[in-house]
Amino acid sequence: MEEKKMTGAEMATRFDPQAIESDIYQAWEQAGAFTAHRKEGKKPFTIVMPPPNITGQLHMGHAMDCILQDAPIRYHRMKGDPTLWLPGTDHAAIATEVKIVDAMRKEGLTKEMLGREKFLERAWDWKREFGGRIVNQQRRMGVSCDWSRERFTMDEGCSKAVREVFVRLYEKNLIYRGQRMINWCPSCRSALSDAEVEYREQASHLWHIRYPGADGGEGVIVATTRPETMLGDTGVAVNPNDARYTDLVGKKVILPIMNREIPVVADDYVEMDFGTGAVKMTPAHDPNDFEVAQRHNLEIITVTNDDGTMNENAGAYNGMDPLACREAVLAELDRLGLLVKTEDYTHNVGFCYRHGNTVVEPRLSEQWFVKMKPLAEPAIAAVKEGKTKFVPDRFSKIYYNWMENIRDWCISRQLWWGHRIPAWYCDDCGEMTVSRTDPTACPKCGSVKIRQDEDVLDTWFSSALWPFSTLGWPEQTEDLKYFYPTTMLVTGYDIIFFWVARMIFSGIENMGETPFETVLIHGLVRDEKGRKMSKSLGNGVDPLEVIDQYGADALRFSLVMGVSPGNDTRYSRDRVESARNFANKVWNASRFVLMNVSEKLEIRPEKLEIADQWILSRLQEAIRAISDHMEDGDFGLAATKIYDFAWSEFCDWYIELSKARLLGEDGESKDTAKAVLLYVLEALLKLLHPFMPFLTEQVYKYLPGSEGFLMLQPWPETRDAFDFPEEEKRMQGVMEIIRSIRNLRSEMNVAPSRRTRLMLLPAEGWQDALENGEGYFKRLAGASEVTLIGDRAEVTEKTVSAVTAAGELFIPLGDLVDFEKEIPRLQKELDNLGKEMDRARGKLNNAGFVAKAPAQLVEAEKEKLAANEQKAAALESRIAELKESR
RNA sequence: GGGAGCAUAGCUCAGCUGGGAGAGCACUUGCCUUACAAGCAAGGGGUCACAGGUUCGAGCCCUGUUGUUCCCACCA
Repeated sequence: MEEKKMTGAEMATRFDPQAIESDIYQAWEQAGAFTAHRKEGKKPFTIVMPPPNITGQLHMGHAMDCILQDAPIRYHRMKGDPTLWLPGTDHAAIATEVKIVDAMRKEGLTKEMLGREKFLERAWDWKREFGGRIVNQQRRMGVSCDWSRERFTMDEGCSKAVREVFVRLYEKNLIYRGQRMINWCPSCRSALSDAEVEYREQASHLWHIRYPGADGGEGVIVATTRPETMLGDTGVAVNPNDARYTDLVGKKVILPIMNREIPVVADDYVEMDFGTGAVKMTPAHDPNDFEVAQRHNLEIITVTNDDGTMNENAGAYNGMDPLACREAVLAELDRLGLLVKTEDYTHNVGFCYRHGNTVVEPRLSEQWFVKMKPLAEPAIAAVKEGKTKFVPDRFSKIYYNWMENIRDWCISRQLWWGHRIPAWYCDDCGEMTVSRTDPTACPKCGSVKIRQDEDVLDTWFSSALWPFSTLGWPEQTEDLKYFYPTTMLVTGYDIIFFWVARMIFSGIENMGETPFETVLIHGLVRDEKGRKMSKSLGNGVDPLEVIDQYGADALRFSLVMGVSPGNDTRYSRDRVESARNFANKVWNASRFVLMNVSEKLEIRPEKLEIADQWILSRLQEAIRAISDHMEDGDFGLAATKIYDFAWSEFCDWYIELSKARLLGEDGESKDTAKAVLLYVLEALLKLLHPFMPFLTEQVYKYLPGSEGFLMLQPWPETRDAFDFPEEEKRMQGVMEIIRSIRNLRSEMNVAPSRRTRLMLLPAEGWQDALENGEGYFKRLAGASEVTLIGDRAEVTEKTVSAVTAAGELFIPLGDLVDFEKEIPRLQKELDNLGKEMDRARGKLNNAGFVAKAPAQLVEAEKEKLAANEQKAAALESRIAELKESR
């Protein structure tokens, strides 16, 4: 920041993000600009960053996450709030382990070959490499998070928190171990939680199979979508009210192939009108069958191995792949004449969310679970009471729906990468010990032959603690006391169940308070065709490549502008280009200002001209609107507002209006314009900073009078002295005249280089404004000289004309003027005006409207009507005169 | 089976507590007007899915219909 300030003339004609981004980021970081500072007595603004998985690299969803957090963080920092954005990464147990195992396979290695310890070393190497890569990618996006507080879900502190929570919940009987039906992924060779299973529709068949009676009778026909599981069947169930089967209940049928006698039981679970009304029971491989088996004491036979292949209980099919087994079983049944029917059937099949092609099978298994009901109830209440608010609100319904129907959470995973379950088993007495510290001997029998549970915890168990584990819990640190509960959580709707819900109940359970006030939910970034970006489709867009090409500011802006909260958005190159163009526009506007303004000038209110008052007044409005939108989390609206203000008002109008004065002779007017240009530009840079931090920071360095970082400057405030509602209207009148002239010239094909005289007949009360506007008409509307007239009769030449609220205008265009065209043109104007007046009269004649509409609105309607009547009268006279003179 | 979102200009989408339909891109016309051609000016283009209802007034609120996307549940 010590460098000499660059002048506008020295600035490049195009904004070059590559040239500045890394320097600026480094400067911020080195200066400690991101570091949060506690200020007792002041309410902090805190966000904990959803920790990206260390599985690979960032995608567009992360870029979205980043900007939607960085924008409010930068806004609040500028507002002067003690602001903390806490970053970190997630070990992502399954996802990472899958990646590492894949990488190892290429070297011909397996986990078993390495052993647990060596494998974990490798995993930590992976963490260092990819974790580092990810945070550097985040830096490229310009995130202003406090790297000094960066955390990792498996670092010492977070691990301690995990252990503490596990033990606490165990001691409260909210964590238990037991044989339950779980989702088993044969590729992970691990259990999964319900949330980790994705269901997809699959075209398949419903096979009808006869199970002959043990007494030699016909037996029963069952229908199934998974014939291979019949090898583990231990019964057949029918509905107790099903007359077709009353005789069979209590008897036995013969399970084909296995030739096992199995009972027929009656249970309400069976629907009479589906399939054959008789259901084969495979208690070890179907959750419903398991429940029926419990009620009727059916045997439980597991027929698959951990890897999904058939096991020794499958008899001749031992070792077979399940699909091959299915074919073989069907062939055998067919041969036996027991396959009575094959129907086409579409049903949902569960797949592993990490191995998209692996079918998850329900399986009976010994696992660890969190008892959810007692945790869910206060978590539901907290949201109902508004302690945590979902934005948009509709996502709270999704949350309730899930929480209200929640089942116990299976938290053990048969993996190595993760937090190992702190339970030990004694080989001598069988005692299980769950402990905060590693035991060296069995507390019950004193034996040293104890071994720790092999399993690790679901990765979401640790992320559930993120809002407080990262702040130091279970220690009562100063950070924890000051920053918890956090202010806002920003994340996609796809992890409400996985993460948000679990953070809420974990926060309540362990901290006694919900972890954040607001959950800001955003949508997914899809590809240009609206498809989800995915590896398999190969349609992912790498945010880093976009940054390389267009700059971080452009990417950031393109992800917020025109996006509404909670809705999905499509990535589109057009949008990024348009954002890049906007960045360039702001760069060039700044360049223009800096070419003309080389010192800091104070605005002298008594010297302000109408154009100054107009832009200052518009700025006031922009500050109000943008600040409100930032507060509400409506970043899309905030971005649109700043875009429009900067481009359509400041650049298109004020800068253009200022040129006449900057080039003119009037020194005071010139200085006032300079002061206003600088003032508005500086405010503009600040308003834009949360979205385009690099560009704005860079330009700020050049501003006369600037000191330090823009990111640490105060957010713009409105000033009562700068509201000019009346002057705004005046200026708009002048602008309307300019637009009318341009319109006329364009319509008449007047060459832009051709300058024409302009005669103005001011409407009542507009004399001064039009007199003062002379320079603007010359500069912006091609006028060579401007004459104010007092009566239409003063127009003696052939002119084209238009009527505006501020007055009538006449342009002598000599031969270009054709009355035969001019009259219908004006007539058309008049007709449009007539329609407009009819509409207004209709409203004003409506008693209901006048009585019930806000008085302000009625008044505005009356004013418009009066102005239009005036315009119409002028048009009518003009037309009449033209008709007469031809 | 339950729930939610979406349906607005050729395309992609905004549209705050109901008060005269917007942007970007694309298109037409004319401009290198010395901040910017990544630009400037002017212009064309919409029964706001459909049908009812509430209201003085509906793109916005209510009901229903159609289409579409997604989430949850999982009758084998």
